[in-house]
Amino acid sequence: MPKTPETSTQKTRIQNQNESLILDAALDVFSTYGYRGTTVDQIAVKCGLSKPNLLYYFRRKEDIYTAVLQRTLALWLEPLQALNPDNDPIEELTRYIKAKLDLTFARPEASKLFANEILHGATHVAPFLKGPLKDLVATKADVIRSWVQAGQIRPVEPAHLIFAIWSVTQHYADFSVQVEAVLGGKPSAEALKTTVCDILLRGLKITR
Amino acid sequence: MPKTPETSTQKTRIQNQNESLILDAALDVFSTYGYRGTTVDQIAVKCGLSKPNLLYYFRRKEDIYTAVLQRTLALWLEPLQALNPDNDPIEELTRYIKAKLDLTFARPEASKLFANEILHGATHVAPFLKGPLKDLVATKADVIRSWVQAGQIRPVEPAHLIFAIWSVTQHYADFSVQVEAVLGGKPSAEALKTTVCDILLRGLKITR
DNA sequence: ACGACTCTTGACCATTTGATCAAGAATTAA
DNA sequence: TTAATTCTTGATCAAATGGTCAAGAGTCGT
Repeated sequence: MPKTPETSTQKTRIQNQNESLILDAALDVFSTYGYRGTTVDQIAVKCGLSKPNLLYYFRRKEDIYTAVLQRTLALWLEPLQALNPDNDPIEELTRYIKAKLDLTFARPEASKLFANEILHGATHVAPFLKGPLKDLVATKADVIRSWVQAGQIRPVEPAHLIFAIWSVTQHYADFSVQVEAVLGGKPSAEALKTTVCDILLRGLKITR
Repeated sequence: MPKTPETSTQKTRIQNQNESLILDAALDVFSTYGYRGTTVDQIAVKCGLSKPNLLYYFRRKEDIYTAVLQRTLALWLEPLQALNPDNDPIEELTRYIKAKLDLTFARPEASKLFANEILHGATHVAPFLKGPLKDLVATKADVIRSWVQAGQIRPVEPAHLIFAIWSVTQHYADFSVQVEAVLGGKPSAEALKTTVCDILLRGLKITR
C-alpha cells in the first residue's frame, strides 16, 4: 500500500522541502485573495509545482489553509507571552508594541491571513481563540492589573488595552492600502513605533 | 428596444423596492463570506428573488458588490466630517469615538464589508481612498493640529490618531468573534465607549 | 544493479457558478 | 380593454475549479 505523506511516520527530504515551498506560497496567495478567492492552481504556479502534486502533499485545499494558518498562530502568541510583570510597565508595553509593529512590517501577509480568518467567522481557529489565546490574555491581563494596583500605571481595562494594541498595530498591515492612500506613501517603521507607543501609552503614565 | 434598469431615466416603484431588497441582502452575504465567497444565488435566496432576476437589476455580480459598497462609503465619512474645530477637543474626539462605536454596533456588517475590501487590496474603492477620504483626513488632521498649537491637547500625529481611532473602534466589529472568544461574551456597548475613549484620549489631556 | 518506495503529472471528472435568453406574467399608461 | 413596457424565471451554457487516477519518472537503501 502506497504511503501518503500525511500518514508517514518520518518525513522525506523532498517532503519537507516541498511542503515548505507550498506553505510559503499559500501564505502569500491566501493572504491576498482570501480562502475562497484562492485557487489551488494559483498556489501551484507560485511555488512551481503542479496542481496534482500539491494535492499529493495536502489532500484538500482546506488542508493547505489550516496548515499555513497553524504555522502563523505561534508567531502571534510569542510577543505577548514575553510581557514581564517584574519590569517597568511602560518599558514592557513599549517593547511589546514595538515587537508587534516589527512583526507587522516583517510579515504583513501573516497578519492579513489572520485578519481574514477572524473576519469571516474564525471557523478554523475557534479552538485557538477560546483556548490558548483566551488563557494568555487572561494571564497578561492579570499582569497589567497588578501594575495598576501597584500604582505603576493609571487604571485601565487590561483586556481592552490589549485589544487596542492589537488593533492599532495590525491596522498598519491589514489596512496598509488605506494607510498609504491617505498618507500618500508608506509610513516609516521607526517613526511609527514612537507615534503608536505615544498614542497608546501616554495615557497610562503617572503624572505627578 | 427593451430598456434595462441601468439605462432607464426614471426608476420604477418595483425597481426601487427590489434594488433595495437586493442590496440589503447583498450586504449581509458579502460581509459574511467576502466577494468570492458569495454566490449570486445566496443573495437571491436571502432576498427571495430568483437569480436571473437579480441579474436583471444588476448585470454582473460585481455590479451588486460595487453598489452595496458605494452605499456604505457615505456612512463612513459622516462621523469624521462632524469634527468641529471650535469645540473642546476632548469633547469632540469623545463624541467622534462614541459615534464610531455606535456605528460599529449598529452596522457591523458594513464595517466588515469595508474591512474585507481594504484587506484584499481595495480594488473597488481605491479612488475613494485617494480622493474624498484622503482629503477629509487632511482637513481633520489640520483641525487636530490647530488644537495642539493652541495648547488644548498634548502633541500628537493627527493622521495616526485618526488611524488609531478607526482601528480600535472597527476592531470591535471586524474582530468581534475574537473579542467575544477572549472575553467570554459580548462586551457592553456603553461600557466600551468609556473604556475606549479612556485608552485613546487620556494621553491627550493636558495635565497641570 | 535492483527492487521498493516516493514523487510527479497529463488527462479527466463532477460540481459550482456567473451569465444568457426566450417566453410568459404582471404592470402601467392610454 | 388594449397595447406597450416592465418584470420574472426555467432552462441552459461555458468557464472555472476542487479533486482523482493511473502510469511513468525519480530516489534510495542494500
